[in-house]
Amino acid sequence: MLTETVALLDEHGEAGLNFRALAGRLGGGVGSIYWYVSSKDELLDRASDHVLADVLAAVAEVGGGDPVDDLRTIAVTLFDAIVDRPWLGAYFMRNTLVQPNALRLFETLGQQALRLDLTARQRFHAVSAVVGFVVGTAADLGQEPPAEVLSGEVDRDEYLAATVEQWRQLDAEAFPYLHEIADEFEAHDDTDQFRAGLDLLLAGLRLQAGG
Amino acid sequence: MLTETVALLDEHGEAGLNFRALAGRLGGGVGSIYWYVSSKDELLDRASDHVLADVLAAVAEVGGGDPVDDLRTIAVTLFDAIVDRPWLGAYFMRNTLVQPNALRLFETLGQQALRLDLTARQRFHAVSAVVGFVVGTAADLGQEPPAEVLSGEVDRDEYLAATVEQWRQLDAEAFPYLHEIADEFEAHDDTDQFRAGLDLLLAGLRLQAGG
DNA sequence: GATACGATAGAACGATGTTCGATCCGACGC
DNA sequence: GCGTCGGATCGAACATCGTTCTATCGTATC
Repeated sequence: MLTETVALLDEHGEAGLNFRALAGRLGGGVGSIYWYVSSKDELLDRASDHVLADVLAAVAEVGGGDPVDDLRTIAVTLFDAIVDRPWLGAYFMRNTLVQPNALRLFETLGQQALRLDLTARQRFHAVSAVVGFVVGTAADLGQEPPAEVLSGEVDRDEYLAATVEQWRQLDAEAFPYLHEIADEFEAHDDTDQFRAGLDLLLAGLRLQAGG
Repeated sequence: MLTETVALLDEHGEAGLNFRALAGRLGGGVGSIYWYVSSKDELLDRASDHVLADVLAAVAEVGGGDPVDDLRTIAVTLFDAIVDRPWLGAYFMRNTLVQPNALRLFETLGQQALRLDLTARQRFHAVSAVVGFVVGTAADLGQEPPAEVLSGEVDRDEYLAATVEQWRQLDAEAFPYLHEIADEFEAHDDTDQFRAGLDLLLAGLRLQAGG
């Protein structure tokens, strides 16, 4: 059931998941789903945790190298998982502290931080910061494209170009920053953008850990 | 209309905003709203941008001091605005690149970054990172508390204590990190947590800017 | 063969976003 | 004063969705 739920979410986005479509795909009745799950929220929680299991498996071997580098590896893996599943980002921010695999992921990140020379509070803040940054950036970058793009009317590049064009038409003196990054944005790569920010955060952490 | 929309969102959360309640509060009919707004999404976009205007006004005077400190000031202001309006976080990640006040906020942040010795790409990445971190952390920390807490059945502190208790019952050898931060988490303050992470990010940025 | 219980099915309900046609109201021309 | 037109308002009606409820099935157990 969770597999089919995830498939539906991947194919039609968060809005495409409803009980009737899911029941149809499972070849059963609508009411049957409630035997296994008490609400749609629980279904989404379970589906999220189901996907997190894959992330967890992917980072199972991490832990041997430099602690900060290992933190980066885990963060990148989590980022990749959320970026191509926009619905995961939204639901990762709910009940994160209770869902079993989310807890395990926190623990895995935390264990790298344990190898750094930090106070308990600094460690707590560091891990929270990494998770916050990953989830926030991934949810932002992975946001569902507007309907015109989704329906194939306009290309994604065209859409980006159109927004940038809008920036360029703003007053150059009042918006010097937007003008400067217009070119940058048009050619930007989401993953690069994420990694650059993550590296800033981790550089700050390395500094704090005195290494 | 936007004022009433924001009031409804503040009072009853995102789920409490519906067209019938809004129409009732405005003393009009349901259909009338569609004369001013073409969909609920647009209503939420407009309401978000409406609130962002206040944030923008609050940081209008920022810009005289140390660039990184000014970045921090703006980030903290934005964070505070999102934390006590959970719905704002969710909708800040949509259409951020088109809504006028969101653009102005990007510009304001970017103008501080313009005073740092960075390449255009580094600047773009830095501002994106700050926004991603602020929005992600604020949305995470400001998430709607579960129904039991909202209805007043259990205290917020009791709820936190219960989650921590759950952590403590995990195997201490398999979950050393969660055990270490249990005390930390029980007494933690959201704003401190955010600022500590932000300072890590900004420390990394300062390092990159060679200052 | 009767009973109990895990499991399934789908009709019905209430809430919500949205559409649609009817209606109101004030300005304007004559 | 009357008629007309377009901006603005209203609420009934529709489609969709999550959820509830009750009837029913299938199988293990006595």
